[in-house]
Amino acid sequence: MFKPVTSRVNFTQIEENILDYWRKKHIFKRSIERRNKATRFVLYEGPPTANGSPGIHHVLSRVFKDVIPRYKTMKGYYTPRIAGWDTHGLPVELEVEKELGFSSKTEIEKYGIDKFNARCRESVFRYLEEWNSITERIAFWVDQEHPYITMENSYIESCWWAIKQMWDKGLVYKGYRVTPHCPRCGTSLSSHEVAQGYKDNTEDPSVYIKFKIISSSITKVSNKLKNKNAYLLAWTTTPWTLPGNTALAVAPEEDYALLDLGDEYLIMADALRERVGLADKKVFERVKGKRLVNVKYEPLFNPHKFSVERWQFQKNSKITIQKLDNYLTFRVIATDFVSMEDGTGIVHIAPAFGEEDYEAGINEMLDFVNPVDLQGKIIGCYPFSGRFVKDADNDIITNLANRGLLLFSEKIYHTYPFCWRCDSPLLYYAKETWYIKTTAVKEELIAGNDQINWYPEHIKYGRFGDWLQNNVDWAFSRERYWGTPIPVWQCNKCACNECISGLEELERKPGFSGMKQPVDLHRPYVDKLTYSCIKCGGKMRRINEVIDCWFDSGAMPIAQWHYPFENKTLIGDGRFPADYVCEGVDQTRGWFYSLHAISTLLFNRPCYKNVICLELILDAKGEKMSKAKGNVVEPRPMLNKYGADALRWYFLTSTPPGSARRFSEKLISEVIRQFMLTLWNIYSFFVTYANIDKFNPASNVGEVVPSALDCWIISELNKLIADVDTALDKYNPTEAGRKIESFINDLSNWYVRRSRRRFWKSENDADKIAAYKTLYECLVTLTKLLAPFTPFLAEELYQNLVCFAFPEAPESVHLADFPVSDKKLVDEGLSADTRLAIRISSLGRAARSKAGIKVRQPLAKAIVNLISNRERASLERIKLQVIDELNIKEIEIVDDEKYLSVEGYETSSEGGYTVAITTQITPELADEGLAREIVHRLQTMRRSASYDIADYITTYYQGGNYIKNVMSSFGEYIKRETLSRALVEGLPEKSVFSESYRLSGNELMLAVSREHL
RNA sequence: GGGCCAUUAGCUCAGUUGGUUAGAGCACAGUCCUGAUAAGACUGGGGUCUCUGGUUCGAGUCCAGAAUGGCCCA
Repeated sequence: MFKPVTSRVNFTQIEENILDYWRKKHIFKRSIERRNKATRFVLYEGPPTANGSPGIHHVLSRVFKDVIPRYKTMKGYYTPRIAGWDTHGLPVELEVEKELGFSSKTEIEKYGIDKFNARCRESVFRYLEEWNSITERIAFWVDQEHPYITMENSYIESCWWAIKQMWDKGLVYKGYRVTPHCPRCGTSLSSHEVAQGYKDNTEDPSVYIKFKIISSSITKVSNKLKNKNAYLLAWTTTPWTLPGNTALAVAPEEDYALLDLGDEYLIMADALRERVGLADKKVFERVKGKRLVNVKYEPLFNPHKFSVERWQFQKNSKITIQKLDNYLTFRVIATDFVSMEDGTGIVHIAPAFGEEDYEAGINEMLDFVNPVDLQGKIIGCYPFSGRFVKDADNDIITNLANRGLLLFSEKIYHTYPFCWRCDSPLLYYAKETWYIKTTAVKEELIAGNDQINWYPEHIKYGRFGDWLQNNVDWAFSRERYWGTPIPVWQCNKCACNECISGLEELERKPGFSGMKQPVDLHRPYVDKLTYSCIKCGGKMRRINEVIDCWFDSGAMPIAQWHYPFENKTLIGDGRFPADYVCEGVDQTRGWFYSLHAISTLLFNRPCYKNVICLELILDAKGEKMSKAKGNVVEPRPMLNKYGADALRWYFLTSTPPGSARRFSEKLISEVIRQFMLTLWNIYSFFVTYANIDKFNPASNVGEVVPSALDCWIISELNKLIADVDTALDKYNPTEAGRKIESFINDLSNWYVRRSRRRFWKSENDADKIAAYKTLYECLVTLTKLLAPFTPFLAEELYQNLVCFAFPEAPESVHLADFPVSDKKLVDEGLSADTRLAIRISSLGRAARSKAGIKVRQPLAKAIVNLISNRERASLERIKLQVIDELNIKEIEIVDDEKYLSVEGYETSSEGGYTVAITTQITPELADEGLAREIVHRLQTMRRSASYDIADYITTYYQGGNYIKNVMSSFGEYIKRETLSRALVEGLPEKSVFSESYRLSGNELMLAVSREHL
């Protein structure tokens, strides 16, 4: 016997039980181990940080990560999956800083790097329990007992080795460059980190500043400029950079207008006068930009007057400090980046604060003035010194206005980068940073991308491809504490640098000292490891910086294996590259990039073959989820309410992974109703009747004659297997899931609906067995097809359907093989026939509905108009199904609509098909209809009386002659349908379950009583 | 300003290589069916397939341009 199944089902309870079962039987482990001789299928798990609790988007990505390896396992691959934890970096440090109430690096150093890092180490697993428990609960199968952890010494050592490989190729260098800098975190950020933090609609000042041309330069521009001050008009949205101004740039070939404003002259690009609102001012001359080159102007703020150093670029790009000059002037230069789209056509140049400005500084050997420290505070003795740059903007504007140097200022809203972790506005600073020269392998990066399959496809040459095309060197050093230390040692005497590839190499260095047990390769301990300089005998100390934590996660293909110190065969033995990775689309510039970059730099090949890129989850209104808005969906309550399978199915099928999805609870409950319960009910129907008939799928019951209906659903089933297999093979679980859904709908609403009577028959004939066998096969196959999608539901059905009957079968559906489609069983003709039957039935029901005649009332005839002879043949083959479904006595097929517009018929048509039904109800048909109505009432009464489906009853009735006649002429039919041993006229005295009805104008009392054995 | 994506019913989404009258589910109203069903069927309302051109015998589908929105980048 199968375990009895009720139609009332609690999926979350089932899931909890299944989890227990999996745990006890070690199913996950065994699902992997039983394939350990097979070809590997490798998933790289992008490591999250466990210092925050998992969100709904993590559940999304984990579901998509899970479905593919489960499928591959069933397809026969060996698929160990290793969890990972990202433990380093700014996100971690920031949390600890918050706890300690710190807001600057000096506080951290005062507190002690050792203590600070110890807290970081402790904090990264704060939510480990929650992560592990959610991971298990959603059935994301990944080895959580042996995860890779980026802060472990072995992991760090692999990263060192990787850096050293790049170093040896000359791809690691220190550059003095303008880099994005977070003033709060006090460190540079890489371009991909910056990419994470752009914010639209950032309010900034937009100011138009007048730079006074010194008198000796005025006549250079034009002889017509006389007796009045002349100014160059420049524009900026960062007033705080103005004290750093050391030049103005013009476009040499563009026209510049000399304007007479009455008491002064103003110079700006002719093309932009209207934009600036000076279109009405008199232009008394136009000159080319090149005429303005070398025109000298007064600094807005002479740095010497505010105790700020002035440096100057020299021929060798080095900068040297300059002497005091109280009559300092700057000059106009020509560049090719002056825009005629916005601004004034005269660009304010501050080499300390912009990449283009810095380049211009080198090319033109400009002065270099930086009045801002690394905390973003203005230094020197300006009236606004000591303030944070963004806060100083207004003071600077006011200062300039008071001095008559401000034409006007307004507000603009534009996109501006912020620190991706702490939200501070980023400042562009010229400073020393360590780079990995990724631009040296740009062509290789692009060529490697050709070999990667992206889903959705457009990412490949779109977002990711473009990113590679615009590749810039990776600024990978961070002036921070909790991260993989950069393995570069520098001599305190001769300043030579050396890169170390591992601990052993370090220990062998002459004069090595500072080692303490147990070894910790983090700061500050690693900073104490020193040795002697081989060149000058000086002391080699590690530089201060740590590595961008994106490097850590990008190095996981090797670092998780402590390659090459262990697992030397890694690259060739199937563990590299990954077959599959899956993360959010934001990772194109994050993890997807760092993986690809490191792999290309080290091995000149990509390290993943297939990627599913997930889009964002939005809230129900289509807005981005954010803690500030309070519209974040927590996964726990969803899991408790709907269960993991419903959530998984919803994520997998509702929206293609590459499209943004609005999270909708309503749709999850729809999944339960429409998909899970439908399947459950087919299952419970099967089990209920199979138990009554003692059907045992394992026993061979001789010859079985499948009906057309059986052949049809088996054909559909085999098509489904092929479709699901193909779709999953193409990394498209959404399509695969939707195909399954549609099959279940067909199975329920045509196969089971049309087969019900076959299961009720009391004799165990071949047709009944065929029905059981067929439905059983459908259900068992479905459990396997569904296993990667809804592992719990699949397991629950499998346990009951398979394990009871076949003790030798695998103990879990997840240890089973994926079904194989049998093409011989696919019958496209039969498929077409059945589609037609469904369509004709639907039209017939519509015609009945129009005529107001219920299906329970038999009718004499339906006339069907078809559009081809082929379909005529089709319908001939399956007309019994239609006759039964429509409760009619015969079908007539015609080939012209004119036969359908007959008196006494009701028609319905669609897409060229028309069905007409007779509306005449003869007395014989009326009798039969009444009999069916009585059966229906009795069935309902049985149910209300809570009789078991197989209980035999005695039926009592009382009514007029007409009723008596019907009861007697349809007696056998009524008895058979209602499992009545006898139909007794007259109501018994003792209490039984009774009801009175009025059917077609006849009074009728019915009563049922259960037969006690 | 540049790139990518999207735009089909109130909502969520399908719509194959261009081919009869553009679909499904949900929601709403009504009817029906049901001893598997918490389901289902039917009917109805609800669509200028974002817009404008073009190619074609024929365009939701192909091409060009525009609009709106989203993401990414300057």
